[in-house]
Amino acid sequence: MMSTIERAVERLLDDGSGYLPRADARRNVERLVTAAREAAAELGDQVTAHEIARRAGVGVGTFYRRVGSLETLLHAVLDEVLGEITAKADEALADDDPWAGFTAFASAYIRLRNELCDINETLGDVLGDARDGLRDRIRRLVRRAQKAKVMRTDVSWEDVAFLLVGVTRPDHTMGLHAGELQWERNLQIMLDGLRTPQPSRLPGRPLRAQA
Amino acid sequence: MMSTIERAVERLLDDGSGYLPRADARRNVERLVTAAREAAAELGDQVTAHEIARRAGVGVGTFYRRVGSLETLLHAVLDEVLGEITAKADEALADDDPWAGFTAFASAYIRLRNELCDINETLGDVLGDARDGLRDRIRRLVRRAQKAKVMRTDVSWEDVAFLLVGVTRPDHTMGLHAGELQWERNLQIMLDGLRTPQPSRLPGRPLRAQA
DNA sequence: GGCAAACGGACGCGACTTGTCCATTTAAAT
DNA sequence: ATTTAAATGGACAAGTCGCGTCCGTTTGCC
Repeated sequence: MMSTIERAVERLLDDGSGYLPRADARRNVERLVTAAREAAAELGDQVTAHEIARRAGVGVGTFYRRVGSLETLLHAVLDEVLGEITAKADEALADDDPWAGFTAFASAYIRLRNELCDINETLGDVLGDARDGLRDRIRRLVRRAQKAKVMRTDVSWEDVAFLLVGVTRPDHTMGLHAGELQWERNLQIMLDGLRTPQPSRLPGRPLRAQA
Repeated sequence: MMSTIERAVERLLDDGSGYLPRADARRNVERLVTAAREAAAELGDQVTAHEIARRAGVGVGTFYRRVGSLETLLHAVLDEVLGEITAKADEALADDDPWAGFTAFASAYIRLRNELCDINETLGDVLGDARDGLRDRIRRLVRRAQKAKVMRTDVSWEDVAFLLVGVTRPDHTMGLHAGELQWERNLQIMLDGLRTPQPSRLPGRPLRAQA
């Protein structure tokens, strides 16, 4: 969507040494990265090379010539998104209001993480560096909010980490179909449980059965 | 585990009309149902007929002779668990304390639903009757808690339904490994967000990195 | 002991996935 | 415009996996 695909594209094109790629080659790598991201968000660990190629509008031959393997491509995408999440965390830390910063991060984190579905689990914890950076930022966000007495102090930053990954984006259950912002209501309620003072106003309006 | 497998077993054995099954046949159906439940909990929609047969300690031939198809078996299991959940809801409604009842149900619901992973999604919403019964009970639990002024009133029972399915049981994230009761802490925080008065004490103790 | 019921697992089949190869197309340099 | 090497696409080969059947063997039951 609004992603900075460039880094991932650049890295994937750099595999040889020094030769400048032809225009269509570059274009196709971009398409592949974008398609991979969408497909991963939609299909999770069920993504296949052919499916990504199909969505990108290129042949499988091009897929393998350009990105080498499915794993390489997913790895690049994962790294990319992790970078975006980290950037969001930095924005959050720059916010003067500790609580506002934290909630903004929580929202962005859930959105982006959900976009990756479970391909990170599939790939294992390969990205030690980026992960540690993110961990550190979450720790700082939590500590800051707790010092400002806007977050309950009987939770650790690890608790918060699990809390965030525990919030998923269900789209239907028991025959009910969730609206786009249902997950934001869920998140808000969870945040209220994390907050020190009183509950806040929920986004949207209560879902009523039978849309 | 502590399940009442009997109903499911009975139904699966009843496919013919009237003839009493041999002892080993009955025993194998029981094993298959139990194995199916465990396997479904562990593998989600990745369960295969062969895997269930393997866990049950029977041959695939027996699997198909006894339960007809994978779908039939999963259907029976799903129905079974749904029955257990409904029973828990009834227990909850019988509790004099509306909040205690609700939280007990929430806990049981998450545990059982997680046991089914996503096979219910896979099978679609085939079990209209049982589902409606459960919906009704959740509605009553929510209304009761709200009337007693122990649950915030800006949420609908549908919101609560989504909230409950939204709480998953993550076992690891960012290199952290969750303990057995991490999900209970998550649930408690969420419940605090749903509760009217003040936050309650969290179960267990805050997770600290590196177990 | 006898017999029908039940069992197990090898096997055939079809659906997928990965990755390669080569005839054809295309960007770009002259 | 011509040339040419890079780039493309999709059929294809090879391998994996899950489903469900079939049949020789075992086993519960009378």
